[in-house]
Amino acid sequence: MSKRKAPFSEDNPNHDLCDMLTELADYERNVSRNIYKYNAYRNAATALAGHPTRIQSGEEARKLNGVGAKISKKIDEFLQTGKLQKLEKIRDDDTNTAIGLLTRVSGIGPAKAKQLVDAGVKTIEDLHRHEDKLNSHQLVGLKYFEDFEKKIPRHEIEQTEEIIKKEIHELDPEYLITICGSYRRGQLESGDIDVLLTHPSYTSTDGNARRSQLLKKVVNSLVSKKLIIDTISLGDVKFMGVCSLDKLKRDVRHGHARRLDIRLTPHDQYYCSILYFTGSDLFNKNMRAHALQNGFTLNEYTLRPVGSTGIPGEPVVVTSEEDIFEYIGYPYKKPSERD
DNA sequence: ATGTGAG
DNA sequence: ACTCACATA
Repeated sequence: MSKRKAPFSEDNPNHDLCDMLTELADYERNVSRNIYKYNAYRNAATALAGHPTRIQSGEEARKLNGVGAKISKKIDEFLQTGKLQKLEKIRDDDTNTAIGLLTRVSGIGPAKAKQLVDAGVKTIEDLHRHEDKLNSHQLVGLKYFEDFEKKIPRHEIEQTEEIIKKEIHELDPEYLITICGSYRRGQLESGDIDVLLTHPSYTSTDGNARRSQLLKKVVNSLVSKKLIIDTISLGDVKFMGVCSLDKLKRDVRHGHARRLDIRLTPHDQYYCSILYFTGSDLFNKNMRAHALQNGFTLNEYTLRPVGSTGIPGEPVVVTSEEDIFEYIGYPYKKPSERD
């Protein structure tokens, strides 16, 4: 879900301007490889997205921070003509569109896409003819190119969850398992399946992820049950791969391949992780900002008090998501209220 | 070690 | 923003 993103809500009055700037940003990142221009366009788009009323001119936009002379000029052109010459040109150039396409394959980023296009590889069919130029992650991305762009219906994730929990608990009933992401927020469809895993024997102070093999055991069992059908990467604490219900459900014969992530987190950090991976991104950002104002720093792993010195202290003990809200004096929000 | 990519 | 996994050097 991270590559194709629509970061700005449809209901904002400057939606079209945000789209224009985001398209320019993507071009600077993927084609020009200029991360500074990329950031400049993104910052400007974010500023516009946060502006409550319709921008009437480049001059007005210039007052926002993140919008300087050059972007202000582009806004004027867009407002007056309904388009932007620079963007029209970019859209016409087939090198640019090819890079844009190849970048949609999981595992192919801007650098690889550029290299491929320079070698004359510009379409998905070209990729199939030149699989020798791809690493194992990229081959998986190519194999499931269409499927990975499809949303996953909530019902399918529910079925997957049931199978995952059953299999893992057969292995060891002490594993704790939570599917996070937009699924946990109650959305009717999601981009991938994000599983959080822990075990009482594995904490940040004792237990060792490498030695315990807690993650690998789980992955092995799901592979042998044919739920996991491909692996992108597998380390001590994070698995990235592909799952499908095809071989498991009689009523599913031509199901889609789905992106599945499983991460193993220490038992004492489980709830901070759940909070973090449930999102949304914006909610996390706001919650962290609130934590800071109340003298805490919150990350994926821990909640720590930060004294007048600015140096974070020892992590506080967290045994539920509610604990975290309580500590920082933030009214509890159910996952479904975190959009 | 460093770069790439994903999330 | 930051971390993990991987493929190179």
